[in-house]
Amino acid sequence: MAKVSFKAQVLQAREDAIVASVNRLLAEKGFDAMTVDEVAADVGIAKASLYKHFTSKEELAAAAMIRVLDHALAFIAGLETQPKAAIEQLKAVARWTMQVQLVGEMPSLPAQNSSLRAALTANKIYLDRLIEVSDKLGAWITAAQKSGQLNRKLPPEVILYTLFARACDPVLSLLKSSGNHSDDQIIEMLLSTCFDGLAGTARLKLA
Amino acid sequence: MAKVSFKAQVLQAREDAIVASVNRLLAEKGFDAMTVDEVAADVGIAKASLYKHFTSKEELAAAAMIRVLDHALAFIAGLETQPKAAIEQLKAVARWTMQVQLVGEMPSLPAQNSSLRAALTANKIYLDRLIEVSDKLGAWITAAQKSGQLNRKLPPEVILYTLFARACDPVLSLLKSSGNHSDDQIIEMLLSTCFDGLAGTARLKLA
DNA sequence: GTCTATATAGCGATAGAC
DNA sequence: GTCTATCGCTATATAGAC
Repeated sequence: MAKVSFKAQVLQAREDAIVASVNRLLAEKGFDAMTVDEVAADVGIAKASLYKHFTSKEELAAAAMIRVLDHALAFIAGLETQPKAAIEQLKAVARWTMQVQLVGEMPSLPAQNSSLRAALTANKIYLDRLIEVSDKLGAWITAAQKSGQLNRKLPPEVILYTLFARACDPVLSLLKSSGNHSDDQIIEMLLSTCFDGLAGTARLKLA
Repeated sequence: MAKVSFKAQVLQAREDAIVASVNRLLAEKGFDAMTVDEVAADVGIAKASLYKHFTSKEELAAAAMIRVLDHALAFIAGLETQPKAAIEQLKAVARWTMQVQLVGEMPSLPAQNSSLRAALTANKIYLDRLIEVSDKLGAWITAAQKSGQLNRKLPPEVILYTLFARACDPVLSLLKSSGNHSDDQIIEMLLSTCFDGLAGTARLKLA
């Protein structure tokens, strides 16, 4: 284990606190509505201090995305130690992303914001993580298609994009705010609509 | 037919042009990235003139949303003249919303923007239209559930929200920009994943 | 109602002292 | 590296002439 100075550890802890705040604020208000002043206030430091750690608002968002992808990779690594059918692994991942949404920790980025997109596509670490997640899921997707657990006629990229999209599906927050269902019910229903569709009757268990 | 002065017609035509521009810009850039200056430039009038027709940026967006809902109601009215199974009507509506997306005319509003949400929920015309669309779709949803064409175990509101969400599903623009599929292929695949799920094999016809 | 010009405010980013 | 104070820009909204 490499020697790390106490000072460096404190800095690292501060950066972690910053990214955690950014993560939560992104989930709560979205990138455009989140202000750097808010982040600084939430962390409890001056805004100028933020800019010593991160050079721009976009880089803050990128750090939060990397954090989420790292958590996803950790969850996936845990799944890989358990021998299950590929389809079950994919459902476990989908369920996990919905749980992250429900506890308010899934950052929501605008799909079209140009400055943010530029910063993300230029961020090597973010892209590496994103590709890593995509590769892990891609392997399960093709395996599940091979065994007929997923529709063979769908291009794998369609399935991959759909899983990513369901990780920030607005239906979840709509149902949550309607208040008619428990968190577990919401997740089971959305898993059902995702994998079995609105028409399907398979697998859905409701109380 | 009520008598309408020529002047009033010109004004109405100008307002229509404004709302059409707003609609397109909302679809292209989203609410936050769209500026009132852009709208004015796109329509070809001064920004101050815009504010004679609409009192705020939020009201501009509301007008665009009302326009889309009116188009949806017109499409639904056309469907109602054709005796088809409820599930086929719902699929026709879903297909239409995807086509609107593909031609760049589906406004994309941030789910969480507070000022915009306040303006929309205070806009009686918008709410009336939204409820009208929801009622029409709701009738088809319950009918399709009764006949077993839609999953009876799903609460109707879950199905309704899901259909609304698929009308602005980011998967569509992702697939479009990947360039690997024709517009018709994209629509058929997303209809398949929406109604039959990622696992289902029913109904999907690919070239 | 349409225009030009401007007021007003919020926010990202930085200067400079400590 | 942290702070206070401020810059500079952009965007919503308005004033006032015509």
